[in-house]
Amino acid sequence: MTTERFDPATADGRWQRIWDEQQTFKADDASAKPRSYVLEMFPYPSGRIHIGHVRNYTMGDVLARAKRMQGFEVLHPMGWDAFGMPAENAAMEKGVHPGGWTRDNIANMKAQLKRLGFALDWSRELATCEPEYYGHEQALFLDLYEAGLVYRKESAVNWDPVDMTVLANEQVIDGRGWRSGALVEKRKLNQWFLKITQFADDLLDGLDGLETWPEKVRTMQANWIGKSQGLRATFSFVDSADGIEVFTTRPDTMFGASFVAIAADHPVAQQMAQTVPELAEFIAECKRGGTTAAELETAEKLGFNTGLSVEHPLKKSWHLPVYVANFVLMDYGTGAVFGCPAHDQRDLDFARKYELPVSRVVADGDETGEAFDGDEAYTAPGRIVNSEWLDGMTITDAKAAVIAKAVHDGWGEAETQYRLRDWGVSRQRYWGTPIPFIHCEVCGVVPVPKKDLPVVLPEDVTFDVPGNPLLRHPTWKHVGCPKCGAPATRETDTLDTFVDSSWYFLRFASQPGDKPFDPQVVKQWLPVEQYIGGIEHAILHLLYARFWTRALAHIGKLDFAEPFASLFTQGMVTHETYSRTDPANGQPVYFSPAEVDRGGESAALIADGAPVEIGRVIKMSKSKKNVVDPDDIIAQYGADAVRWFMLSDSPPERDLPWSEAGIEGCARFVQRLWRLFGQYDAAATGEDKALDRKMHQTVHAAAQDIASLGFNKAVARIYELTAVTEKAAPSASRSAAIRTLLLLVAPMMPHLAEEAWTGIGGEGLVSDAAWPAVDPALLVEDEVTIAIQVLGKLRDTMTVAKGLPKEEVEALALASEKVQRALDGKAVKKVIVVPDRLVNLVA
RNA sequence: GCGGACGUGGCGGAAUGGUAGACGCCGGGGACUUAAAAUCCCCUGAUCCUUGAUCGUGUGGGUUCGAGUCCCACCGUCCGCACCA
Repeated sequence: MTTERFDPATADGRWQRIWDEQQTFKADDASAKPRSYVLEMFPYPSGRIHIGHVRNYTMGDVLARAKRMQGFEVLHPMGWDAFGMPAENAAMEKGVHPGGWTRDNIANMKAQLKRLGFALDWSRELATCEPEYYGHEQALFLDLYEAGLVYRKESAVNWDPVDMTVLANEQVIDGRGWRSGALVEKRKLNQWFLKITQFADDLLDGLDGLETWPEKVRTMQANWIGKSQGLRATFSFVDSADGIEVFTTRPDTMFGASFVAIAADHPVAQQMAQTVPELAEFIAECKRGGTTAAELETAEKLGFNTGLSVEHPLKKSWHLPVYVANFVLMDYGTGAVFGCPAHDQRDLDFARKYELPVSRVVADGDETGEAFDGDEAYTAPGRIVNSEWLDGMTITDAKAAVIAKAVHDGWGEAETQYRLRDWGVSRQRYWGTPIPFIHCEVCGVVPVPKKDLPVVLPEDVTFDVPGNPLLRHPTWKHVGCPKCGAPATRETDTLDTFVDSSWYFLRFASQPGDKPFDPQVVKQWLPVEQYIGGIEHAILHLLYARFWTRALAHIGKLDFAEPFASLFTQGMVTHETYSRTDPANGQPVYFSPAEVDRGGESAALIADGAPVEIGRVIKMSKSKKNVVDPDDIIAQYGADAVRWFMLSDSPPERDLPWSEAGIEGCARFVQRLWRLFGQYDAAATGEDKALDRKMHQTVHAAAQDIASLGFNKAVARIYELTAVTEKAAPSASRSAAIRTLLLLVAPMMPHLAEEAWTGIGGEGLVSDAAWPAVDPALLVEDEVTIAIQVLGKLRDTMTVAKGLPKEEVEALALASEKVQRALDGKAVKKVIVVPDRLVNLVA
């Protein structure tokens, strides 16, 4: 080896070109090797890769490269989630076309990704905004329509007045649009829906099998599906055949009922409001109430007594008043509840305000009286009391008994409710997949015949006024009806972009021209062995993708239900902030890392040399200026140092604080390895048993660490082996250790590894080399250090042969001077020996 | 309110119930150099009466020969959901 320093500026690009030319990372559908599909969530082409992408893709890349070396045929693709509103916003703000803007961004970001040397199969690259992709999506949408999983209905939708579009429930956060932050309005529109609720139970049950998914994500999805089992019961109006249906999960508490409450939107309330102005006013007031978490927390329970009465189903002579209440939701259950104040906090608040009866029907043993004091509802387990024939039962038994009674007497039945709603996918937006339907005055809504797909999004549109440009395009929407030929119009809504990302992992695995995917080929790759992405997709994307996979299985296009066998959600990249307080207004003024000279314990502004305040380590954001640009750091330190930093120190699921000192340490280590690799001597002879052991132990442990994504631990082990190897005297063992170290770091620092691989005379590319083999015999030491404790406190250690018999260990321990001093003449009563680990003398 | 995760040096963090603090960063000292950079070596939890000892993993209890790890109670931080009946 000749060069003194490894030069990323020249080496990185050289190896990236070679990998490209040789198509090193192209996945072979016909391979006989075992398969591994490693996937990171594809990015939205916003224009620039950010450091979070770098971390995400580096993790996947290390896994993919290691898997390749370990003999797997690896599919590791990349593409673009390319439809969406930022493109339209850019069009409106800058007068560019969304398509041009998006495609330029893709080109830029692809170049950025290439500079990081990711082992991606670019031959499978796809962008969801191209007809070659979304045309197949339209076909799948029509398939689901034929299977009855797509329907259209008029419904109140969440309307975002700023983005001028409909939002799914999942996209409304605290009553505001997830992207615009605008207060969401309710509007009635004809909308397309996907029947995700048909799979609610299956999606919930499937979570149990996803053992390698983060517990948190599984819990969030389960909560989102929100299954609850209970009773749907009719409370009949006094002197009328009609009644109010309520849903409850606590039928056991029915004898504690003291009122029935209905939602402001409930038909009974709506009807009555037409003749009772006071009620109409009350309903209007309910709708004015805020919906943010804070507002709900403090909102007072308000009710309007309708004067109506209903019969208690378990005791017809018992009449309950009917209120319209602001805390009852129309879109959950039946929009009506019975109030049991003693055992539900909301009902109790309500009852105290309107002075309704509160009687205890569940007791924990001590208090069994009917009277109920205080303002805290009792919701814990207990026995039923004051409930006639239910008295003495457990809650569970009483629930079953009441449901049985309801079924027998015909006033109710067991019911399961879900929080999950069907997925509204219509968007009044231009930059999305056209929904392949045609509206004919004669034939109604007619699907576009598959032979006419794709329905291509026209590119000659303008954005000078808000709203959907497809609506005002002069020709696009005018077509003949596929059924009768009469003049008709196209559907101008486009699909929610979450549809695009609900099946892209299938298209990566198989991309024939004439259909969305070939099930046989897909089957060879799927499910994805390891999926990696941000926790922000815990509900939306991951639930929708699970649903689409099930829906496609339901119509016979797939034979598996779960797309992602294993999921990993990585932490964010964070950075400390630099600021000064503006004396004019007391507000902080932030400075970017590039403007600051960071010393060991302080930081100063480069411009004036005066100190700046070092703030907390927080998520990178433009407003706090604590961002670093991937291109800048790659240019400064090289791709390998950046990749190494992404893997070091922090466990991958936690946040990673970016620091100048840290990346410099990584860059130093790259050079340190380079020097060590330069010392490789193929002709060296002699054995170094201790180094051999360390090497095999490191290979073994590092492989496990990488497989479990414990990159920080693998990195620590590599540092250790490096240090030991550096200190070792020249020998065949040392040369082997150097070669092994090179292979171990190859997935993490691929450019350095390729360059050094050539230097040590390696054959071909190190990317194609085999992972070093482990000799199990060398994983165990022949000498061990044993801890000697007296009464559980460490007093001495000794190095003995592995497997030394108990008695000898004990004798050696007693011979220790330090041990004798600690014993201080006391007799040893008991000796605990853990073989090869420790001995504890109990005096 | 419900659910989840987490509390270990100055910092990021290691540690199948068995030697707490691996590894990295920061910091200190030294070597090399005319000098700097680079590199290499040593030290680096706290305290003290410093051949050594005592204390130490959020707090208080418990189980155990032995607890960062297990159990109970509390405190704190972060995240998700939320008038879901």
